[in-house]
Amino acid sequence: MKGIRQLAEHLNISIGTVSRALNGKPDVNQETRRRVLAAAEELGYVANQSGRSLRQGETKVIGLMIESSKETVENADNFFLGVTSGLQSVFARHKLDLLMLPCPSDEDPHEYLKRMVARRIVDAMIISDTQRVDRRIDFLSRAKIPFVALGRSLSASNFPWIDLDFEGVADHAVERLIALGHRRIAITAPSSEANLGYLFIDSYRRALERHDIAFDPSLVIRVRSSEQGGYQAAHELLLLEERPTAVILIYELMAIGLYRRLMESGVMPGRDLAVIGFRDAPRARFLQPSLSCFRISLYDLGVALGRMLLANMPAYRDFYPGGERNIIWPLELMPGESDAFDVGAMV
Amino acid sequence: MKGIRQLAEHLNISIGTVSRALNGKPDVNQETRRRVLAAAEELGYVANQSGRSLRQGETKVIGLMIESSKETVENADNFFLGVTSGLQSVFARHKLDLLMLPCPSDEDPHEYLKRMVARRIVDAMIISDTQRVDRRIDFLSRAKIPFVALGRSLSASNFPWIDLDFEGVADHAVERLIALGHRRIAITAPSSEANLGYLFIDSYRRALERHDIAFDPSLVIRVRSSEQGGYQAAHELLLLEERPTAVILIYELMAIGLYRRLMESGVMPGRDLAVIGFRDAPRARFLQPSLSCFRISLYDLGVALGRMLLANMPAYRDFYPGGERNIIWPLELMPGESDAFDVGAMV
DNA sequence: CCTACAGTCGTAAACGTTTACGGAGTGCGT
DNA sequence: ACGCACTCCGTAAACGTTTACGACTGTAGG
Repeated sequence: MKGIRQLAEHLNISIGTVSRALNGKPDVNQETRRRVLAAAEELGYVANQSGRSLRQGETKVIGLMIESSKETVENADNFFLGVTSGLQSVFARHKLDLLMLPCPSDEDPHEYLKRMVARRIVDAMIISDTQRVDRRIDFLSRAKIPFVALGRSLSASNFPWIDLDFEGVADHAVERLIALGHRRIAITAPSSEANLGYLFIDSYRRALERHDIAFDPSLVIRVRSSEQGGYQAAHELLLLEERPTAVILIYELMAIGLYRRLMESGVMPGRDLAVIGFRDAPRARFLQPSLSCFRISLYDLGVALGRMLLANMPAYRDFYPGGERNIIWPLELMPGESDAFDVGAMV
Repeated sequence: MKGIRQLAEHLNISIGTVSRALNGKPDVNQETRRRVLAAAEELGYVANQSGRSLRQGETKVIGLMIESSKETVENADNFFLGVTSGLQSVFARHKLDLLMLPCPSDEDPHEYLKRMVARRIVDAMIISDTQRVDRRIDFLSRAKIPFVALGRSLSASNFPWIDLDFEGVADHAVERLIALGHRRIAITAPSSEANLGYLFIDSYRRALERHDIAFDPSLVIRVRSSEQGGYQAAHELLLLEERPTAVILIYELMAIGLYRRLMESGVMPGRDLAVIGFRDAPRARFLQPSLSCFRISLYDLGVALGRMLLANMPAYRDFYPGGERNIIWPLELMPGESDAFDVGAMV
């Protein structure tokens, strides 16, 4: 089966009618449409997307750009897959498909994006891992490609994005720990300066100062957000002259390494040191002791992302009226055993 | 910037020459080519992929189909991202790009694949998670779409695939445990009957019988390959009338749940029960006690996959002569603490 | 009988490329 | 002066669709 032309010949019908029949256009006879659909099914014909999108100027495909830096590969979890399922549930309603574009680690994400967009393989884009200044945002804005970003950026003032509520998490975590009697609370921060992790620290600092606890820079531990990073963080933590009684992790996977290093020194998490994590709970729950963790509903996040994107596409705008242009995504605390003790009884 | 036509007008050159200049064809003047490239850069022109691939019948894009079943999302790790980087390193040499096609969990993978292939958005396909009988394999073969599979299948006798060495791992694990004095060895198996996990069990059984140990079906624990599954496995294990002294996990993530459940009952992994895992080591190393685990080099696996695929594509065949059509991918044991004791001293 | 109209369908142009083909110009040897 | 080879470039067809337009029926209303 080559193309619509062969299908038309096989049916002794004009090519235009076949196209109309397949695309559900009104001006075609019931019987004719039936025959066309049957023949297409039988011969396994489906329209060539190149021809179609050349003519119509759209591809019905949405791209989700993900980056495969060493950091990302190390930390890989179900984040993108979870979001993906939410996205697809929205897109499916409009017969849109989702494609993941993994940017090679040795290529500039901006160049990669340009190449992919230029190919017109997607109608719109979801970018993730936005940096403090991110050229992709200006590029997409100028090129008038509909997009949403998963992550804030300072690059442009007004573009659609959803970001996790770093600040709320840090704030909530500090408040909780203080309520449990902690005064000396450590926190981990991303080692790279590029992204917006500093919001996490800022919020942590403000929460402390609200309770008249001085901010101590030595309690901010900059390590990679991985198991290794967690191990490293615990190591540095144990070296501090005045050891903190609690630590807030920016990524829950770090807990595995952290636990290990602590136990190597006979320090028991959840008894000698309170630990509280961030980003995802399922894995955390199976640690021993289980990790108190702020949890994201990945599916819902995907749904929100999808809606926000479609609200920015002329063809679908009407389906999603009045949505916000930016969302700070809330997280929910799942209490575990890792911080369930009163520090007052300790010292 | 609309198309090549505008670019040509802007330069007062014919559209054909512009195309030739951009594509590095020989019959174009040095100076002309320079001007064209400069103008293209300046005006930000890049060829529309729809038009191009319509004309040439190829897209320079390779698709990697991944499935987002509940199981996959739960177990998400760095497997695909790791493989991806290896793939891209091969593809980059030929200016090919990689696209990930996430099949929605509520859609039949076969239908999804057909739709994507029909769109001619990719030139070739890598499929994963192959089932015991997998219609995608017949479809791709018949449609003459170059492809490789990540995983064996019984569907067709002769198609290119790479699969992990289940059998070698089970064999090696049993041998190792027996050498340490274990006689009663449990093993986990995938709960779904669909894929080829039974090879794992078969090999386990053969290794046991080689040492005159009778195969005991009650030692084969069918649970999901997740943290939850690990928890469940430990639970069932503890209920056995005659408790095994070792257990082999088919997926290393299970260890987290398994450890937890064991510790809840005061059973210490690595002292009261030997544990040995499969698939990936980095995470396993940070458990406490660290998990003995068979490790995969994901990057190398990706490279091998990419090469095998290109060897099956006419345009690239010559670059990769004489490769094998099937590979059983070996895994390497990374010894940890979880099985580093002699059971002889125990009982 | 003429006209209007609804229901179908065929025709052909357009989308943006690449590329086979041939033509114009130049330089060279005879 | 002529033929020839070579370099460079323009023309136009082709890829597979979709869709605006008009043509052809048959029917109903005047």
